[in-house]
Formats: sequence, C-alpha cells, structure tokens
Amino acid sequence: MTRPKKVNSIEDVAREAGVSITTVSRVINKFPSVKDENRRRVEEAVKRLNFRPNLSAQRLASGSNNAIGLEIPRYEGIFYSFYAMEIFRSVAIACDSLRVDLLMHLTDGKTEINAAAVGGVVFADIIRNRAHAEELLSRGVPVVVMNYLDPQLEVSSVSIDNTKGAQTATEYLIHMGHEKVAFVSGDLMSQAAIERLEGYKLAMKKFGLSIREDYILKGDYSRKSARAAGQRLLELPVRPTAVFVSSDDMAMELINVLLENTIRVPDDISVVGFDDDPVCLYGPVSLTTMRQPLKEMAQTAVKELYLKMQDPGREINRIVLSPELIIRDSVKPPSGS
Amino acid sequence: MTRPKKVNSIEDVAREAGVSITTVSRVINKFPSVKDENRRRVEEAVKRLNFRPNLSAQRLASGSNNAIGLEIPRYEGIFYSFYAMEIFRSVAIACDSLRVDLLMHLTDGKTEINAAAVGGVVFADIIRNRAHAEELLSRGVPVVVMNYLDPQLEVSSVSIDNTKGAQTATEYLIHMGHEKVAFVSGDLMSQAAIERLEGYKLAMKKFGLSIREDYILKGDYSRKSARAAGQRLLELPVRPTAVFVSSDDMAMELINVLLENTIRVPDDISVVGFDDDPVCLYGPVSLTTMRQPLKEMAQTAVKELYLKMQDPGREINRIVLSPELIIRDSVKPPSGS
DNA sequence: ATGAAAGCGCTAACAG
DNA sequence: CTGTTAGCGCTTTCAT
Repeated sequence: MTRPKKVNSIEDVAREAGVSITTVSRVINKFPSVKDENRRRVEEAVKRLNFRPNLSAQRLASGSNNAIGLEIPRYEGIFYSFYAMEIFRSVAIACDSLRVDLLMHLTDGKTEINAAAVGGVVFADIIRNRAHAEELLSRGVPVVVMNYLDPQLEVSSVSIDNTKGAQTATEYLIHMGHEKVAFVSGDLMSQAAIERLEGYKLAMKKFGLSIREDYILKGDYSRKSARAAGQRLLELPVRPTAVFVSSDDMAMELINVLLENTIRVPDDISVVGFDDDPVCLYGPVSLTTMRQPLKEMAQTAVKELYLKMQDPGREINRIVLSPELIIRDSVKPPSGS
Repeated sequence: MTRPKKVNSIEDVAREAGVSITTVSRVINKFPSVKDENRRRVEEAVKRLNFRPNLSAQRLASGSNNAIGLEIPRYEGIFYSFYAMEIFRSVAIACDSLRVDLLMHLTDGKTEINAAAVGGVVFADIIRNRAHAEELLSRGVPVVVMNYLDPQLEVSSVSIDNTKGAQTATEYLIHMGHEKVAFVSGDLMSQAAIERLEGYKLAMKKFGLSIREDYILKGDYSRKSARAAGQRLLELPVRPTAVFVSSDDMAMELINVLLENTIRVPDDISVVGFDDDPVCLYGPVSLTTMRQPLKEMAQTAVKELYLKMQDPGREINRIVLSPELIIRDSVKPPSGS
C-alpha cells in the first residue's frame, strides 16, 4: 500500500459532479453565483472523493498566500518568559480565528524566516534582526512589528508605552512614601527594557530623588538574573525600601530571595512587577504590577498584518497601547514612615 | 508606488543570463551538472534581478513540500510549561538546521493544523486530538507523535518512559528511607501524567508500602495547582516525609508553599521533581529531579518525520527514551531515622 | 449561471 | 552539459 490511489484533483470532482472545473472552483471558493443544485452535487462529489484542494496550486494561481510568519527572538531570558509565551499563544489563536496559517521562526539574528512561504510577517520585537525587517519592507512584503517603535522605520507597529508604564509604577512607589527605590532591568537588548529603565529614571527625577547607580540592578528577564539581582540588593550599603522589577517572573524570584533572607514583602521591602502574569496572584503575597495588554497587542498586530496583506496600499499605522497599574498586596508605605 | 515593477521570474533570469530556464532551475537546485561559466552567469543574474523562486510554484511542480507542522495542545497547565517551551524551541531549532519551514498550530482538540500546507506533521503529545492524527495517517500524511505511545496506533513515535522514570524517582525516595511518600500528579489528560502516577504506585507496591489515596495529590502542571496540592499536603492527618512531584515547576511551587509554612526542604520534607528545568538549580535548595531528554526527543521526532517525508515507504519506528535521575539537594533521609 | 482556455512559475522527463 | 516541452492543480478572464 505504497500508493493507495492518486489523490483526487479538481478535475476528478468536476467529472464526478458532471460540471466544469470552473464550477467546482466556484463552490470551493464560495462564490454565490452557483445554482443550488450544482453546488449540492459538487459538495457531494467533494465528500465522496475526499477531495482537498492543492494549496500550492491555489496559491500559485491566485498569487496570494494566506499564511503569516511570526519571528520571535530566541535569546534565553527573553524566550522563556511569560511575555513570549503569551504573545505566541495569542498570535496563534488570532491566526486560528482568521483561518490563516502560522509559520514560526525563532531567530538569533542570524537566520530568518522563509518569507517566500508567507504573505506577510510579524516580528515579536526587534532584537538584532532589524536589518531583516528592513529588507522585507524594501521588497514590499507586508510587515508588522510588535513591542518596538521607531519613527525612523516605515512600518506598522503595535507597541506598549513602556516608558510611561515604568514611570507610573515607580511613581506609585514614590507616592506610597518610598524614596529609596531600586530598579531591576530586563535584558537591555530589547527596546522595552531600555524604556522601562528610562521610565524609572524619569519618575525619580520628577520627584527630585537621586538616581543611585547601585540601585539600578541589571537583569535579563531570567529568574537566574533576578536571583543575582536580589543578592546584590541585599548587599547594598543603604538598603532600598522598594523595588520596581521589569517583569513579574523576575519579581517573583526576587521576592523568593528576600523571603529566604527573612525580609518580608511588603513589610520590609515593597515590590512592583511588570506583566500581570496570573501566576503572581497566588504566591505568599499577590503582586502589584503593571499589566501589559499582550493579547490585545498580538491580536491587533495580526489583524493589522492581515489587512495589509489584503490591501498592500494600506497606510502604516503605529499603535501604542497603555499598560495599567494593578494594585495588589506587594506594596506598603515604608516602615519608618 | 502600488507596484514598483513586477517581481522577476525564472524566465527573466534566464533571459538576463542568456541560458534556458532549465539551466536556471538547475543552479537554483544545485545540480552539479552545470558548466561553471553558466552557473556564474545565472548566479549573477539572480543577484542582479533580486530573484527569489516562487515557493508555491516549486511545490506544485515538484509535488513536494518541505514544511512540517507542529501541533501543540494549548490547555493552560500544559502549554505554559517548561516541557512545552522546550519542545517548541527544540523543534524550531531542528527545523532551522534542516532548512524546513515550521507551521505551528495550537489545538484545543477542535481545530486542527492545515495539513495541506505541510509535508508532514509532528504531534507534541496527543490530547483530545487522536482522531486528527488517525485521519492524517489514513490519508497517508507522514506523522510522528511525541510523548505518547500506543502500540495500537500505527505511527512513529518518540516518547519517554514515564512509568520507569516515576518509579525510579519514587524508589530513590524509598531507598533514602522514606515510607510516607506522597505524589503530585500532572494533568491526567496526558498519557505522561497517567504513567507517572502508575510508576509511583508501582514503586510503592514493590516495596510493600501502602498506597494512600490521600497521598495522591492531583495537579495539572500549573503552579496554581501545585500550590493547592501543597496546601492539601499540609493538612494531611499523617504528614508525608517525601513527595514526588510530576514536574519541576510544580515542585518549585510546592517548595515555596512548604517554606512559607516554615517547613524546610529537605530537612522536614524531601522533594523530587521531573523535567530538569535549569531554573531549579538556583533556588534556596537545588532540586533533585528526573531529567527528560526533551531536546533529543524533539530533534529525533523532526528527523524521523523528515526521513518519512523523503521516503513514504519508511517503516514506522517507536523510539523510547529514558529519563535519568539527577541527584541534587532536595532529598535527605527522613529526620526520624 | 456556466464553461473554455489561458496562464501562475517552476520541475522533470526527454532529446540532443 | 543544455534546451524543449509537457505538465503540476488551480484561478481567472472572457464568452455565452
């Protein structure tokens, strides 16, 4: 049984149904202009012969390709994150409901997605692969970029106002009475991480608080780096009373480190995260955090790309979504106050 | 600038290089039988015209499709796991090096991957989508299944001996002197989770230890469920001295719960996980665990599928990989002993 | 409402 | 080593 029988083509269906292949094509593509009787016969023939249109033939003949590509950076801290997972999941679900195929590619900046296989591509962030995005753009391939905004780049984007988000989070801490506020960064390869650092600094400056270099702890979004940051924080000559951490995952790990050292959260140190990962609801202390509308970002990006694919003339669109402060239990006024 | 200029085809290249389209095709496909001089001219023309072969045309004409599909269950606890991430990442990297396109589909058992778009599909586990796998099989689509083994199903598979793994883990605990050994399960929708439960029971029986129903804590791979399991464990009338947990992630969360209740690990309770997630190296106590060769599983599955795609007559192959006990610091003999 | 026919861009005999 | 030619299976005018 190497080859039970040749796979049926549109021609076989036409013969079986007693119509022309054009009519079969019409019912496959749901043209309204087919007599009910004929439609029925074709549908039956399709079923009977177990016919499935050849995708490559359809794409070749129509010149269109209803598949989109998703390019995700695969750097460790970034890839193994709630952010990446959620983006990926949301994009996949969005594609599903648009009935669009999803081609994935994880990149380290060296390899790139096979653009010939898709009608357009969405970049989940731009990290060392900006040149690739530009190349696609120059070739007229529809592109949408997520979580990366650059007015210099003529491309549609859906991003989050990370600067404002970080500033809001930091200001919240300040409003609660904290003056010694530390910061844990994400991987500064990403624009989002840089902007969050920026937002932290802006808030500190705005309230006349000094920005101490030793209060800026570099992380890379990994739990490991958060643990290291926690250790360094404990060794600080003047211990901060609050920390704003660039991701929930790192925030949770930081809290673990503090707890292990019998430092209570929020009693001794307050913590704010970034993401709104539901996992952080259930810990010893539910985490106050900046919520990112990740699903919305993914859906919007996919829809935007989809529209661009239908209408290549569509103007570009830079959408900026706002993060939102979610107040829970990990912040308290400093104990001295 | 709606259409700068028509995209160049193989014909344009042939004209530009002064050869036939066949010769162009040959150099594109790296046939050795092309005169160096001609190859050079074609390559130049390709570069000059920025020619990129039309994938759909290639696939239609050749009747082959060098893309593979990956279908992943999207159920929450299962999807947001180290297991899923690692599988996904490894499959993506394997595809990259084979220069094969990767089509992704997340399934809830209702929707399925567009098989027409690929040359074969790998299933990352079978959960509520077995019928889909069977259908593809019956249509002659090359399929490989990961982490699911069923002698009844005529399909190549790459799985892990979960029963043995769980048994080994449990026996290790027993050998260390534990008799009151509890178990936290994964989501029993998956075969792996069921087998791990089985392995736990086998080990207990083998050593004449009673299997207490209240020692079998049901989880679903999520941290939330692990937290709940931890809570229940604390309320047990006879507290176990050791726990075997079906995933590292759950094990870490369980440890957190224990710590929060001032129960020390491993001094008061020993814990063994399953996965070997590197994150578990850095906690307050590095986790003893059963390592799963996830990368190997993914690579093997992709390679197996790839071979099957080249040679549809290839016989099926059920590969079973072994997990391995990694001893670290989360297990100690029970304190009473 | 339907069909005939001309491609879509490429591969693969086949002949030379 | 190279070119001619016949498709691959479908969509899309263009008539009717």
